[in-house]
Amino acid sequence: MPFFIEVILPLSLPKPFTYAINEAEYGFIKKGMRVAVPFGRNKIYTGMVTDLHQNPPQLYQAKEIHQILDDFPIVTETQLKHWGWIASYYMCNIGDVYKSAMPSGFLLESETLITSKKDFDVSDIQLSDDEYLVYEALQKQSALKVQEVSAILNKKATLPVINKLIAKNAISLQEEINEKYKPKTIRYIRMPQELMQQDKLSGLMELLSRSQKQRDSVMYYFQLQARDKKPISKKQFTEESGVSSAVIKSLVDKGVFEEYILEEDRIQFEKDDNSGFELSDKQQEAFESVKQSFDTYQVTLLHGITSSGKTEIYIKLIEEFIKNGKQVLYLLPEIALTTQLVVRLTAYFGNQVAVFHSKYSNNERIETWQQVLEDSEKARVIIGARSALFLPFNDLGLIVIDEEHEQTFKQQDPAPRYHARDAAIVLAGMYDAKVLLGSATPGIETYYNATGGKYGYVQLTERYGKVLPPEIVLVDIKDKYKRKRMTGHFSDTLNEAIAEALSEGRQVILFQNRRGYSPWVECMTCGHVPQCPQCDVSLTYYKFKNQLRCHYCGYNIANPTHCHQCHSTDLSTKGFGTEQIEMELKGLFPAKNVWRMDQDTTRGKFGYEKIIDAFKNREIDILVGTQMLAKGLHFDNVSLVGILNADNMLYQPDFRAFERAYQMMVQVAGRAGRKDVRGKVLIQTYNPLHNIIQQVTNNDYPAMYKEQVYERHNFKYPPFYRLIRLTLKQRDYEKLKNGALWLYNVLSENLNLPVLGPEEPAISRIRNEYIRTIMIKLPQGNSIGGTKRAIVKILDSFDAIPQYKSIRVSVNVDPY
DNA sequence: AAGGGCATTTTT
DNA sequence: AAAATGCCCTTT
Repeated sequence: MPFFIEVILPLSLPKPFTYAINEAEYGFIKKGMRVAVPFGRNKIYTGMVTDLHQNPPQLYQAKEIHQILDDFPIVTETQLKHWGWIASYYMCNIGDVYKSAMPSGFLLESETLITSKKDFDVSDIQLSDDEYLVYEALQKQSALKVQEVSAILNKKATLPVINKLIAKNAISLQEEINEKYKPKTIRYIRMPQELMQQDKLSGLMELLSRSQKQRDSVMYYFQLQARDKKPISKKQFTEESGVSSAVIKSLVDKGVFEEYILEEDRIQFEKDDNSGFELSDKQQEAFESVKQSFDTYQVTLLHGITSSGKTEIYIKLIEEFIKNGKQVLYLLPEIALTTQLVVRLTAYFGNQVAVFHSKYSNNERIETWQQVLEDSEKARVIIGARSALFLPFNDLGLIVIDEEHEQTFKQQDPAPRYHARDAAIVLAGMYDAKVLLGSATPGIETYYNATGGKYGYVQLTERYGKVLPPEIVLVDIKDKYKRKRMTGHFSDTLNEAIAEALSEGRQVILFQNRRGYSPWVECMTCGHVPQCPQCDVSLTYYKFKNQLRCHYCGYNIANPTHCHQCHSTDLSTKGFGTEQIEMELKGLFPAKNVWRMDQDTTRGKFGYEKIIDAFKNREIDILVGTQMLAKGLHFDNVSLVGILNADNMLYQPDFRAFERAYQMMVQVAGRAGRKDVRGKVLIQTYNPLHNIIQQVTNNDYPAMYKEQVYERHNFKYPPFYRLIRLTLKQRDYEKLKNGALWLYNVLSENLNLPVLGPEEPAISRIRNEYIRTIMIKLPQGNSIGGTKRAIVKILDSFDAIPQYKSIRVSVNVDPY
């Protein structure tokens, strides 16, 4: 009787593959283990076992697996089920989910190594030039990679040459799997037990009599041993004793010391005993309400205004779940925010906190994965960005999703295009765990669910420590321009407010939602605007680098001295970005330290932290930045926040533009005024009477919600309709246009649902590929499963049309 | 006819 | 994802 397993491969493929195993393997392998399997001609991949059975495939001969990589499952069956849900809900391949759910360190890949055969004799057989080159290289080097062969031959087609050499018995191939995970080890020293006896000691000192340094280190070893009674690491010993490692080495050689190696956990946190705190009355009230709400609802929204102290409530709640032996997941929208939170949580929970996100090294991620899998004491609370959702929890009790409205929870590209908040709620359902969503400005859908009885709802309306909410002042810049009260992009009101805040020793944050110096350059003679040759966008001007850059593909050229169309030298920059604001500020406040925080200044692993730290340490007086500034950072000394131009947020071609503009302004405003001073927020706008601006000023979330939800209802948007967006890409404009129209027609004829498009998006070409989108709207309550199956079927038939199959279609469910 | 450059198909 | 295959083009 033959035995088989179903295996998912880390490739964008829609179904598992079947491999043959023997009876012993059948007894050993379990779902959730990794197996190394051959796939294609000579590659080996790390597959994931999802099923075991005895049904031989009908159409082909199943290959045998290469080897089993785990002794026990490293992925739980709940996870496999969750992956399946993501693949079907977000309409992507299961392989995509597998690839992004696992830390890459778990997904070993093979590398083909070419080695020469010993008994091969060149003089026997005639070799071609190419073959000889490979042979010659192998005389100098024991093994070659396929890439190296292609470099030696200076061409890509290595296989014919390699095959001929194999036929001539000159070389052989080996598939090597590289184990990527290496535990971190520490070297320790100790003295063998028998030397420690009193009677041996004098003999020992005798032996070392000629070396003062060696005697000293032995003495120091005894001191340390007596003091700490802990293992002594070599590093600690050399540092504290001041003895060089050469001395220790000679002692090891003499057998006085011996070295041994222990594995160490990479991440260690110190608990701070002074981290206890009491909840305020309002917080306590909210805390109790959340607990009560959990009795009825699986999901609860904690709607607390900025700086109302939501984190303290999370901490107390987490504490209760940990006490009951549960695991807790704490999701944050941005990796950069983890640092601040980790400090707070570790002070309270010590080593029970683990961190997980994609900027952590492979080794660190694998370590955390294993701790979660083992239900270790070191991983009771996991803090992480959206990928932490994929950890192998056993006994998950609570998921906290902070800043739940943030769009970074939704992965846009590549597949799987999942929303971490929604996927977390589904995951929690599988574990019967609770979910707490926290925000000062909840997403419209979340608030709809919370007020509609689907989620629990708890409010927190008072700032922690009774700090007053910031005073919001609107500045009408249309009027200011008319009266000539503007200096650059600064109104006199803003200018004075900055000067006042600085004179009081306070710090200032300025918000401008656009990077670069100015978003485009225009020729004043002919009106020509330099465009990216590969994308349908104008090039952004960077003054400091004297460059024009494309924000979509990175294309850049030196700033032109004359118009490429009419050769006029009268070029002018239009619009403004963070870089321009930074430069204007340096002119207005030359004695002050002005820094800029945006994508361009926060590159590199700690780029972001560096700026935040400098700002916290008050090395920066004025910080100019993009929306990065809006994300839940806590600063004590900021008394003024300025929004330079509120309008460009309001007029985006997106049904969510108003909601976002509201959220962004309220969040940025929340950075002002903490502890002892009432903060001030200045909003410069051309439309001070615009509803959103008014709602921000009055801090009136319900009014914003009411208006937006009305619009959403009227125009068939979430939460009343679900959206599925199809994006079509092709280098050939006509082909794309026809294909998109065909697809649109078939969809709207067959689905019996609103289908919009095919639309040319605002940016209709990126990296020389043209783009069209089609939007499908499904009413809430409509069978999504059935509709999705119908869409898949139509996409398959689209793919079967010869002239359209080269059009790449990607599907984005809930594209926001 | 051979070979280069590309798009398309196959992989269990 | 990567190798293999298929197809169209140029080169000789």
